[in-house]
Amino acid sequence: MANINEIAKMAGVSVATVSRVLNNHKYVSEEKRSAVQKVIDQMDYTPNKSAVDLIRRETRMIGIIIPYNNNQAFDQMLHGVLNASIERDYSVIVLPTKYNKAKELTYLAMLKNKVLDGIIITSRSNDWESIIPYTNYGPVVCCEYTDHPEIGCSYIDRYASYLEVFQYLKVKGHTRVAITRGRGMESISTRQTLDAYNNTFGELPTELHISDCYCVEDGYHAGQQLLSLASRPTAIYANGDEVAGGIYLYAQSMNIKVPQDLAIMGQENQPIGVGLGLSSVDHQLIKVGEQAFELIINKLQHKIEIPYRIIHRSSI
Amino acid sequence: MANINEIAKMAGVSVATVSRVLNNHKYVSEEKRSAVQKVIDQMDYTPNKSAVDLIRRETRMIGIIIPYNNNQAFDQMLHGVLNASIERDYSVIVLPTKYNKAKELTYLAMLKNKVLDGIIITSRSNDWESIIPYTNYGPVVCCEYTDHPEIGCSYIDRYASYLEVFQYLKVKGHTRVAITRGRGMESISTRQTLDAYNNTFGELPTELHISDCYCVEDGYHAGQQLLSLASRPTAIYANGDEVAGGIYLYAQSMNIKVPQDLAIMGQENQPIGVGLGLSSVDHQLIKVGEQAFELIINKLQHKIEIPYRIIHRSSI
DNA sequence: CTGAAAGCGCTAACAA
DNA sequence: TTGTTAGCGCTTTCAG
Repeated sequence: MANINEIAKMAGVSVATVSRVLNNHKYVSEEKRSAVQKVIDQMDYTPNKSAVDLIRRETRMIGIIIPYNNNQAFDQMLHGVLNASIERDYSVIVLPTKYNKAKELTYLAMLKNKVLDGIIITSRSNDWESIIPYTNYGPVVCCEYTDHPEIGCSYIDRYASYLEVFQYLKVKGHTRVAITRGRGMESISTRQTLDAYNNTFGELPTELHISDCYCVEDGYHAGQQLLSLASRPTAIYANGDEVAGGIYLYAQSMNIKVPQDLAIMGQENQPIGVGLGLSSVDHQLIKVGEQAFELIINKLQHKIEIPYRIIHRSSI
Repeated sequence: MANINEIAKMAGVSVATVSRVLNNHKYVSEEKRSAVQKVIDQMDYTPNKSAVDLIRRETRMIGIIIPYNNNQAFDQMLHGVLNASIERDYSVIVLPTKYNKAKELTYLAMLKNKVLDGIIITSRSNDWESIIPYTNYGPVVCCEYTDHPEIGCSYIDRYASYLEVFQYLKVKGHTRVAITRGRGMESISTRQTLDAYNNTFGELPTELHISDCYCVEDGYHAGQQLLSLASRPTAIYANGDEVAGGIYLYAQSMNIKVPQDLAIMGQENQPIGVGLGLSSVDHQLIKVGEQAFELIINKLQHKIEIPYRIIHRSSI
């Protein structure tokens, strides 16, 4: 590929002039401008982005840290930032961590490298103390609330959402309610779920708490486990609609009527939920992603709460 | 951020030596190596990637062109390439086109720019003549078959898959079968669907062909439309499980029994399909994505066919 | 084994 | 309005 020197030579001007027409500077005579443009066209020339980035010290690329790249929740946030990125002419690069701390830090280092102009964290495994230092090199926003002033947040009030669901269940007369969750106790949202549970029903019996639920199949097994209990739960709050769907399927197979014998509540308003008529709480994660993107490119550290909404269908 | 010069100065060596320890060259005395490493650590230094890329002429970043960033099929391919990228220490950047030709070309130009080491096209709107020239600047692989030798392909034999489904339907005694599709006639997969249809059932009556179906809701409307026909179809082959799910829901609401009164077949083996017991053909798009990634980074122009599989559940 | 120096391709003072 | 030139931060000959 030709470079700016050759173009300059061919057009009979200096590289500075070529650079000027490339960047639409004024103070270039129409005559030279068109001469340069002509050479650019005929040589099918495009400036080398690494060189431009090197000198400009920005890349117009932002990264999004995602633990798993096939999880309904993270996918929604990804879609949100992708949606927003198109409008603003930014590129987004996906950074999957599988909750590996070192990998997560490696990605954060891309801010130092000047590969990325900013990073959005949808979920983290490092603690804030390890993350904060990177804010010196570029904006980082998180899809979870934190009061660290260096971090912008586009988040949902999960505690409030969980609390509302549990209260609702209580009002409906449920006292023995089970929950499912994804990864271990270290997860912030699990912590919040438990707090909300406690404040509504008191201590959560361990047998009513199933971990490692991600897909329909996991939900099916969770249902099996829960509904085989001597003292069955009368309601289950699943950590996603797919899991909720699996639970529903198991109940169905056992001839357990939903919602009469078992109430089920899902999350994130996924297709399987509409298919099965599952009630759900939609945390509007797409909006969370869109908002996170706006914060990043405007280098804002605001704390923005995205409202959730409960979707009433027939499983509760 | 410090640069290589400062590190060299502080460590009392030349930049060349610093570069050598950075890149794990041999022929650096253990003494100098550790001196340099110490300074690197204490300064928390990271090389500037733009500068490295500029001189190395590679970025270890590959792009994936995707028309829509919330479509089950494209999402699966994206997940496939993401899966593969983690192992190989590459970054992937998502390039959403909304089938805008100019945008697509802009992305391809990122190969010329040296922003991307390669590009994977999951679906294109430009014709091959416009795309081929870019293969001069880096590998481009497509998730669709083409015999252009410049293009690597990781694809599924859609025609064969459609044909098998239609034949199966025919054997089951169906003669009036409808189909749904996404975007306009220009889509290659629509074309192949029609060919397969023709070779099985002959001309497809226009009233049995519904366009612009993407989600559950679209499917519901399609079902409504199709099942209101004076002469109803006895089977519907949907372009995705979500659409199939919508059709199922409508049939259910009308008390039309599946599969007795209406057979439904979906595609891509999505959660809603397992929830509703919908038969589906799984094109294994995740594998398509993984394979595409391998082709790209190995700069191969092979044509690799990924097998599909029909999943029998209870809707047919 | 180590360092000096020549770039990679581009932008932006600065001077003209 | 234009050209000269000094870098941006790094890698890699080429000598020693």
